[in-house]
Amino acid sequence: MRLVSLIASGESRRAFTATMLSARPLTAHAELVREGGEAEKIYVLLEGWAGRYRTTRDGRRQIVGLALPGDVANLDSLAFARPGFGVRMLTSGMTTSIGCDAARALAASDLEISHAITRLGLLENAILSEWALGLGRKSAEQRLAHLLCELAVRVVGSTDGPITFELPLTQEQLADVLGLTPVHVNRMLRQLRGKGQVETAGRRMRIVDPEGLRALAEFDPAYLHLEPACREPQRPRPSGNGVF
Amino acid sequence: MRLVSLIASGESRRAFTATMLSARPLTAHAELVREGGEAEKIYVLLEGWAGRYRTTRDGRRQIVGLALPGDVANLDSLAFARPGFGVRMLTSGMTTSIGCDAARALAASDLEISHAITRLGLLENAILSEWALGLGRKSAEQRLAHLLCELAVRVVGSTDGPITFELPLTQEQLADVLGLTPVHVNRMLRQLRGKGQVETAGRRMRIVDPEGLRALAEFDPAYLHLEPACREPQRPRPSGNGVF
DNA sequence: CGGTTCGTTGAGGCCCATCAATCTATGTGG
DNA sequence: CCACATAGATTGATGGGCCTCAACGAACCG
Repeated sequence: MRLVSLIASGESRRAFTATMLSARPLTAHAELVREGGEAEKIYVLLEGWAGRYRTTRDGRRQIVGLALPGDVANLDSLAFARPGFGVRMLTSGMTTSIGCDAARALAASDLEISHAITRLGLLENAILSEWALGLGRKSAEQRLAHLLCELAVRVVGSTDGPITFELPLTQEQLADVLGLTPVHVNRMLRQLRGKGQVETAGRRMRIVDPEGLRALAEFDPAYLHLEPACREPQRPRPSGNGVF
Repeated sequence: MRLVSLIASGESRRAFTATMLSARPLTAHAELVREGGEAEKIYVLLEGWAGRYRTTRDGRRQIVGLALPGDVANLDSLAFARPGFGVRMLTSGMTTSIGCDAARALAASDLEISHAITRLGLLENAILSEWALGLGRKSAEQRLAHLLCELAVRVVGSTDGPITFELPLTQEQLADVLGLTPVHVNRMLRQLRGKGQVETAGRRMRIVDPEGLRALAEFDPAYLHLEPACREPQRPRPSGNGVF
């Protein structure tokens, strides 16, 4: 999730970006955090997508979080030395990083950064809850449709009107997000194409019928908590004490 | 999760408990937060269990978080006016509450409380990630076994040796956690009983073969992040600046 | 005792996994 | 430039895990 964008004041943002280490290019499948291992840095994606995942003993993988450019890939490392899940690049890309100690020190000295981190953690929670609803209670087709809606919003900012956006995930990676097999993801994509709701061309995804897709998926973007100013009208940001 | 227990210093804890409102008894199924509604208080359970849930349009329910006595039921209300999911009692019980504004003010003035809240949010994240792994990639039997292990740890603190504990959830509520139907939960319970791994008597659950159950579920309590002192040996709490 | 909630069990069917094969890039070295 | 290897997309056949529908028993309670 966009950590930096949650830091409103320029001063806090400068303090944060000033502590970032140098950028590093990464190939697809590069491991940022080993599953069960430790991390002494948090990674901020500059380019490419990363995924937080857990695996079963027999190698089945479940992706439990997607990090897009601007997002923090392993926020949990701030609170736990061993976050318990792995983080790896899903595409090639570029990251910058911040030492956990440095980030903790920043949070301790800057209320606004501290609140941004808290809010971010709870936002990831909201997204994961939505995924859990899908994993537990929705059909494969609905889950796929829902993920496409979510990614459209996260990539281009809305689902109003037909949208084309870059979806760099393989069908296998989509399957690991949706709790399905790659084969079935393929069939569900075909089904959505057949209904005229999406079109695909290589890595480009086009949502032809956003209305229909949202209805099918029961997608309501409220859980992404965009534009907090709009959604919390009765609590306009108090500029002085900046509480959340 | 245990918010109060994460606040180490007596002073901060006193400040926190001092702002708690009076306790209120609640019947089973009482709604603490309406799904899609707002909440201006966060609820701390004193007795009984509560569940965070989301529902689909046709009424299928998925529970995305369990709150046991001592846990905060709707931490997310601190960051978002509309958390997006509902919270209701799964048993009868008792809660106390804290106004969100008061809690935010506390967090702004007390670093330790602020960090406890952040850590708590990330802990819920870790638990939900583990649930997502189960929902997406494990069998019904494994999921049930895993939940029983988790609850044993959360209720009595460990899974070493045979354990008996109070499990006040109906099979329907278990089904809503596990993404199954009540009928299938019943069959899986029977299956575990048949293997001699658990015994049930009314609301009491006895784990006869913890080792076998953990192996079946691939349960590793690390994700619950108990005893942070043990798990982060190289970062003993700095008493002065108390960073996380 | 009638009503309600919860647990239990059976029969049948569908959604999605599994296994397997083909096809299309894309890249790589000779 | 071609032979070959690899990754990913696509499609078919088959089976199983879990859902659905249905009924009944058990415990509790006003």
